[in-house]
Amino acid sequence: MADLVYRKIMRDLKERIFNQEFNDKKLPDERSLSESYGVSRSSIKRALNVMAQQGIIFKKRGSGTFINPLYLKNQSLFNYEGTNLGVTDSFHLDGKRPGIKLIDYQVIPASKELQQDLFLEPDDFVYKIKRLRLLDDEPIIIETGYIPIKIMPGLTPSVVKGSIFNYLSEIEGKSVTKSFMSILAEPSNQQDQELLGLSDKEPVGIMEGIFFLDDGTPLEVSNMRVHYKYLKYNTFVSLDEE
Amino acid sequence: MADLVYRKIMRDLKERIFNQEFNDKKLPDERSLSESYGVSRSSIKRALNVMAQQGIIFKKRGSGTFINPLYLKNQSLFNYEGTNLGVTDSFHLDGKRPGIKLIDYQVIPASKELQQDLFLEPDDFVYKIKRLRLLDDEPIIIETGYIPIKIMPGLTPSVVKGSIFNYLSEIEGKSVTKSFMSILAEPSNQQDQELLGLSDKEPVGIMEGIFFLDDGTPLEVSNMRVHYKYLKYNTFVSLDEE
DNA sequence: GAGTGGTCTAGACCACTTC
DNA sequence: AAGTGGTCTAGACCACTCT
Repeated sequence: MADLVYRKIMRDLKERIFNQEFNDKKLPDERSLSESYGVSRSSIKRALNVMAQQGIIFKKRGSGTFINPLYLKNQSLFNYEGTNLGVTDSFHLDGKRPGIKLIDYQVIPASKELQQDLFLEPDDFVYKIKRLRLLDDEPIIIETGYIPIKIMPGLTPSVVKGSIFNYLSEIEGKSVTKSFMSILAEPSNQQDQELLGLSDKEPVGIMEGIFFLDDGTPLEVSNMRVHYKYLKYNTFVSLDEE
Repeated sequence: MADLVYRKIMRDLKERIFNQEFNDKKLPDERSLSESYGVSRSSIKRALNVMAQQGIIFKKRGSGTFINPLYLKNQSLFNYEGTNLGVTDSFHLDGKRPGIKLIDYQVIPASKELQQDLFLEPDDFVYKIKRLRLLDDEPIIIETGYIPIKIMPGLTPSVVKGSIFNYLSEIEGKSVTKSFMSILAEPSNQQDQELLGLSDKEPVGIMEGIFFLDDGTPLEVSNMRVHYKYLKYNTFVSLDEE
C-alpha cells in the first residue's frame, strides 16, 4: 500500500514543499518531474491530482503548478482533511486522554428507518449502543449508534467500551472508509445538559450519518450530540470533480 | 467541458443506474464497458473513480463494481455533494426566494490576520461586507466577508447586493471552486438574536473559511452566523485518497 | 511559438475474489 | 484457473498562458 509509485512521489513532494525547496512557490513542470523521478508522466499527474484535491497545490493550465501558501503557514489545518471518520481517532488532539462510558447497550428490532438506512429485512435486529465519550474525564459527546447484528455477531460489551472501528479492522479485517454525514446544531435538551454539563443557553452540535465498510455495506447509523465547544468540523471543499 | 469522454460516460451510467437498468446492483466489468462504449479502459476507470468518490458506486477488487443502494433510495442527498460553496446557490432550496440586505460596506486596512489569510501586504486594503441573507424575507444568515480591493477593484454596493461569486464568473470570468471551511456552533449573542429573530436559548451555527479562485488566489475570508434551523451541512467523506 | 497542464489510448502486469 | 479491479507505462494530441 505504502510503496506505490504515486504515493512515494506524494510523500517526497510534500517533504520538499515543507522544506521550502521550491521557494518561488512553483513546482517543476510535469515532464521534468517525470524524468527526474524516473517514472511516467501519468504517475506524476496522479500524485499531483491527489495533492491538488487535498488543497496542497493548485494547477493552472498553461502556466504551471503552484503551492498553496496556506499549506506552508498552516499545515495543521490539512491534517483534518477528509475529516473525522472514526470518532476516537479524531479527538486524540492536544494530548488529551479519550475515554468511553457505556450508557446503554441492547439488541432491538430494526425500525423502519433503520431498515432503510442499513438495508435490513423487517425481521433483522440491531445493537443499540449509547455511549458517552470523554476527553480527560470531561464528557463531550453523547453517541447513539445502531449496528446490524448480522454484520457483527460477536460484538460484546467489552468491545463496545473501546473503538468499534479499531476492533473491526484489527480483529475482523474490515475497514470503515466512507460515510455520509450531516452536521447541524440545536438548543440542548435536558439530557444533553446533564450528561455534557451544559447550561440551558448552551447548544449541542449534531453529527449524524451512516458509516460504510469498504465494500459498500452500511455498518452503522450514528447520532452524535457534541458539546458545542468541541464541535469543529474542518473541511477543504473542491468543486472540481476530479 | 461537458463533452469529455469520461463525463459523458458518467452521465450515461448515472442515467442507467437511475433507470434501474442494473437490477442486481452490479455494473458490468470495466473491460466490457470499455468495449460497449468504444473507449479505452482508462476512460471507464476515470468515470468510475469519480463516481466512487461521490459515493454513487463501490468498487471491490476481484469481484466487481456495485451501486450504493442509498443512491437509488435517496438521490437528493447526493446533490449536496462537495457542498455549498457559494451561499446564494445553496439555499435556493424548497422554492424559497433568497434575498440580501446590506448592513455594512466599507474599505478598511487589512488586519494582521487578514494579511495572513489573504496573502496581503501590510498596506493593502480590503472591502468589509456585512450582509443579512434572507429566505422568503426571513433572515437566516449574518455574513461578514473580507475581499482584497486589489482583486476586485470594481466592486460596488449594487454588486454586493447580489451574488459576488456570480458577478465574478459572469463579468470577470473568474471562478471560485475551492474553499477551506470550519463549521461550529455557539450560543447566540445579542446581535444574532436581533437580526435572526432568535431567543436567547437558541444557538447559531458558524461557518467560517476562505474561498479561493481556481488559480489558487485567496479571494475572501468569510464568517457566516447561521440561524440554527438552517444549518445543515451534508457531506460524503471518503478516506481513500483517490 | 514554446511551455505547461488536460485528455485519451493501448497494453502489460499485478492483486484479490470466486469457483 | 478465470474474472475483475489496480497500477503503471509510453506516447499522441489538445487547450491554455506567456511573451
